Amino acid sequence: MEKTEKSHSFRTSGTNLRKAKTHNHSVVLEVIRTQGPISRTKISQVTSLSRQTIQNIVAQLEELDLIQMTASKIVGRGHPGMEVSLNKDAALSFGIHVDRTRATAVVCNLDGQATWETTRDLSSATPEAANTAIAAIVSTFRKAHGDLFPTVVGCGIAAAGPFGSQTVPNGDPTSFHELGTQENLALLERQLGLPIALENDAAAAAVGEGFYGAGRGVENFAFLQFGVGLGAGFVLKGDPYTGSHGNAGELGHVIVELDGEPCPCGNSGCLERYLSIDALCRHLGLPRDDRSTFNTISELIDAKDEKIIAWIKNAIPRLHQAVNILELMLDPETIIIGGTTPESFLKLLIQMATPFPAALSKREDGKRIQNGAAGNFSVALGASAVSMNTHFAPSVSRLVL
Amino acid sequence: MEKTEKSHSFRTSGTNLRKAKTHNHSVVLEVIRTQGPISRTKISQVTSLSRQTIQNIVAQLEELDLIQMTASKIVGRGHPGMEVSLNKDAALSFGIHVDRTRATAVVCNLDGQATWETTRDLSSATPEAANTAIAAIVSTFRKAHGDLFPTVVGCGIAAAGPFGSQTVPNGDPTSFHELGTQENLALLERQLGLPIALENDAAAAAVGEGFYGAGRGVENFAFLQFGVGLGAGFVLKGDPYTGSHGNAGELGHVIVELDGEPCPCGNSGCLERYLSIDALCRHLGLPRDDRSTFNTISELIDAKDEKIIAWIKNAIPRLHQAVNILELMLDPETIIIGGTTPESFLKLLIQMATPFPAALSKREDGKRIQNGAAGNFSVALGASAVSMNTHFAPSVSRLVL
DNA sequence: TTTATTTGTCAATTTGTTTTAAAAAATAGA
DNA sequence: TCTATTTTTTAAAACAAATTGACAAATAAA
Repeated sequence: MEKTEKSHSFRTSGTNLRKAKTHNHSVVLEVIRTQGPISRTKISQVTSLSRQTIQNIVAQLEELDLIQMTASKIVGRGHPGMEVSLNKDAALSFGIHVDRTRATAVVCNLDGQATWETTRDLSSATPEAANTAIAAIVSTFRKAHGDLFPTVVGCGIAAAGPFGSQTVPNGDPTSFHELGTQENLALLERQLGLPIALENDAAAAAVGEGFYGAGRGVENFAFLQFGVGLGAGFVLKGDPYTGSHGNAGELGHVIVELDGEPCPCGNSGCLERYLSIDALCRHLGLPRDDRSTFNTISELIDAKDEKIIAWIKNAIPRLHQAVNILELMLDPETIIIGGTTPESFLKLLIQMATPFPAALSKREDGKRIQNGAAGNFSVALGASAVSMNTHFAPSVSRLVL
Repeated sequence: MEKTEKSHSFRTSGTNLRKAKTHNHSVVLEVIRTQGPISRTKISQVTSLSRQTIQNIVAQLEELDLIQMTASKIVGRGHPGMEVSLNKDAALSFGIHVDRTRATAVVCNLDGQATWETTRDLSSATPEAANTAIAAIVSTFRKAHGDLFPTVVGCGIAAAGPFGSQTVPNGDPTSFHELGTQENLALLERQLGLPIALENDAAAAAVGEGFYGAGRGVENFAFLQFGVGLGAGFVLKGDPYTGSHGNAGELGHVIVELDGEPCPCGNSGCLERYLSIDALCRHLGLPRDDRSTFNTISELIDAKDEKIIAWIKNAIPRLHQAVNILELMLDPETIIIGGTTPESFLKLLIQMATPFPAALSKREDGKRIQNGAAGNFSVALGASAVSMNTHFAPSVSRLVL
């Protein structure tokens, strides 16, 4: 038997025709998805593959019912071509956002349209309860839409990381550390009958914006996630980046004040102490884990409550710091801000924080700081995108490993 | 004529057999370079290419004189195989580090051994003077080693960025902005008769450590560069990462103090104000751009001078912040510290800053913070590595764009 | 009407990897 | 010493996907 000691680095693993083929198929699908409807000739130019090759690939994608051919509306000299467009409903995926109190789930198609959504309260803030809720959500959908279930390609789950055994569990009990163990994921896969992709919430939201939203076609961007804490997710060179242990983007624990407020993480002066929903709740004396808090904040914003305005004023320099760090470290094209908070809150925060201090790199107007396209569902939608991404999007790992 | 509107994103550009070939050749060479001497069977396992394919590729690399076959020393059952090893001197490249006062140059082989080195003072702190110095260095080497010149594959240049038109020139006149314009690079290429690769100093040093030094084989790491200012260079997923405008890693201008010391960049409280050779010089009342400063610092360190010790004590929390930011943002396997400073200084700084505050991810002992392998020449060596990297190392861009 | 231009299709070709097969060389065990 | 086993080496044929070139068809512009 051949030893298949798989290399895990791009730099040391070769490729072959088979892998090239799957890559090219992904690429063509990606171009159709993001730029379609589009003629085959145009695809050929964009991908730098020959017309004939595109012809073949498109034919095969049509065979799989992933795309459709339509008569071109473009007028011009020459043979009138057909255009190719994505068959948006060819695939569905679950996206489930799990936090301490509940699981928020969507079922999305290839265009990021949620065809189904639901929420379910967790019986307790434990991984077991999360497992139960996830399984219940999937089976509920299956019962209601048995006809659609076969087109579901996978299930993306997002929760507050970090996961994995390489990480030091911090004092904060927010993290669902055990959710991400190999055993638990394998168990869930068997139970659900679906491949599972797990990602931390900010990273998932970033993938979501990249796949469906404001980050579509953007090479490098950061997603700033206002969850309970403060996190960031990165898409670098078109690929999600999560670091060596999956903990990249833990912006909330960057120390911004040398002898600042103590943080449950053990350090003090963490950014999250000053800029997060958690910090706002402490300022307002609201319970952090209560769903009513969401509405309360929303109402206070609408009422232009003095206390909340004061907090925002105080938080602005911290937001500037966050943006400063992201821009200087990663030099992204854009920073997308979102989270599971009232949209009015983020909108006001960004508005009051504008103009942001001068940056080193010039960016297109309106492209420096953006509001996320997915709103409150950014994480759940992102989780679904993570799953879609692993199935359909071009990725270095599939080309080479 | 075919329109060759080249796609610039990995996600939208296809590949073919030809590109796969160049990738596989790079991969095999990379494996031999980093893991050689190595048997062909072993290469086959590592790269997940078939034995026969490795046979073919190795034969072609031998034809090009890039590698050599040697009798294997491995004993064991079975036919004794040959081992493949890198022909270290098959290629040379220039690495030139340009700062305000001088150009430091090395000529390196594929193993990072400097076969030649020189320095040359700049007549003035202008791009023109830099051009002149670079040209003089190359022609000096050519005159002295005409026989070796044909094996030179390129010239890497490193200077304090940012370069390019997309960037806002900041108040600091350290930057050689004009060096990186298209026109100037084209001019230099014609003048030198060599392909040029330009990179900012920290990024170059990072590439150097990744290609030759402490970052060999490490997937994700950051290089913390003590130049005049403070910069960071990143290698992510085995590839250099420099951001959308080439300004990633400008760690020195991260604002760490809300109403801190004003910085020439326009903001105030930049990390560089507290942690950099520039800051040290200000503390000691030494001239920043004078070469004698280097020796002075070295002597003060040896003498355990109180004033410098006091400065370091003060700077330690700032170094902790820098490491904290790098680790939280990128979750690298390791952080490599280096720069154009006396080695004793960095050594003492790291020593006094140890232990570093707890991190989120567990890292192998001794692999969390490392001293750079290239010492003072890290940037020049890095510049050479940048050139080598573009010629020989596997890269997504060559596989796909 | 003629010509230029673009798209779609077919068949043949190219190219690099993989598969298959067989020989050669060394060790371990009988 | 002989034999089975293991591993490397080499050669030839098979294979799979992209490319190339040629030509037909359709349309707009001249």
